[in-house]
Amino acid sequence: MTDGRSRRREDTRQRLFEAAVQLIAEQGFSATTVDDIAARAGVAKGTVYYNFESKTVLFEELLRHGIGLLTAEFRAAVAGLPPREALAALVRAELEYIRRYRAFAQLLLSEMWRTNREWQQTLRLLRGEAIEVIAETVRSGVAVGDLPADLDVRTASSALFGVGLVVAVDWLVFQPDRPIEDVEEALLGIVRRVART
Amino acid sequence: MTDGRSRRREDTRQRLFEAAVQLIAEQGFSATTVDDIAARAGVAKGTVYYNFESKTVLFEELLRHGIGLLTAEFRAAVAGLPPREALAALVRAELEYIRRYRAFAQLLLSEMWRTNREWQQTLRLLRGEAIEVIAETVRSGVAVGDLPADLDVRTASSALFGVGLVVAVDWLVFQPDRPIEDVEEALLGIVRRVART
DNA sequence: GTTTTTGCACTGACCAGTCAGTTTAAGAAG
DNA sequence: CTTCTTAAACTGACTGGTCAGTGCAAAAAC
Repeated sequence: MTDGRSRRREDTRQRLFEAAVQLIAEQGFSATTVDDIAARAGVAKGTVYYNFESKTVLFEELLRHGIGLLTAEFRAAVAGLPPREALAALVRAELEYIRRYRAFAQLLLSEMWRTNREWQQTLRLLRGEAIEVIAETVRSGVAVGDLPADLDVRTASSALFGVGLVVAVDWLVFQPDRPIEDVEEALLGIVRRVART
Repeated sequence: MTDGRSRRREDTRQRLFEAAVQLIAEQGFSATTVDDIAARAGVAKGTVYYNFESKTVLFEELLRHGIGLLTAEFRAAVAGLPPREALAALVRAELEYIRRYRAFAQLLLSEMWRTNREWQQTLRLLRGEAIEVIAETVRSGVAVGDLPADLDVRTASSALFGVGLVVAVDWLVFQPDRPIEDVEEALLGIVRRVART
């Protein structure tokens, strides 16, 4: 009921989010304990439960927060650009986001396609919102003739979203020595080829 | 050789693999209990431990088995084909594989990019073998001039591997009503565009 | 003086792994 | 064909440990 949340409390919640996202990205939701999260956040266990109803709720709010941010960045990236450029901007925005919130991206990649988990419904909805931004861009690009007419909007959108995630996380996990600019350049090259009319 | 005893044991192991792959795909490794696996396989818990050293070993053998199969299909798919056609064959092989072993593909997508797990080393190695088949094809295609010269081999290979997984699993999880042929056609269209010199 | 955090003991459910005992396949002996 | 023997395969109750979540008094922050 006490929704007049103080700055201090907001700080604590933020620290808990950060601790949780790192641990869950590394180990997965089930393997991560509430004690671990509290310890990494430098906070007592009771504080976790003072700030969140349960471990699951903490995770759901984390998902909402993280994907909300991504969707917002997608929206900002495409604003006012013609479709072809908007597409490149989306790729850059996605990589930039993943670079900034690498642990969250890793977590997303691992939990996105799971079934039979409590939070699946939440995740499905959020995914839809993020992909819709991509789909709108592709759709209008095809309509205007700025993108190839035979491009399948649904597949292309989920492919674009997915390929960014996979390539970037793959880079983080398996080729961390490689500069991100390389990866970005290579990926943009591929996307540009697909976008060619 | 075809001793009734060892055949029985092989059957049991197979049933355990199938039960484990389904459950782990749905819930993840940590959230899946050995009791669940035993129950779904229609076998007592002790039998799991009679056939496998531990839950982790069961999972590692599962990974080896599953990715070994995928690598073999990749090899068979590209055999004797010129690079451009080999690339299309790889996409088809990957989708066909995912259609046949959908739960395993889902599991792979979820566990592939995790860090800090006991089996990470195993997975890394196996992933390398599968992607190497793709990389060889791309590399020789670029060398022969059959694929665009500016294509980055490492990124393109992991992107191709990843995009297949993502698009196919995405289809399985979020658009199961859609015919696979659609998805395959759309994906092939995209890959063909990338392959154009 | 109200909100937030701490520290810590406690509970009850759950779960990986064990082990003493039972069943089964397959062959040997009668 | 029937009975006996053996080893492999399987069973399921049990153990020791872990972990989500609770309760609460005292302290710190605002």
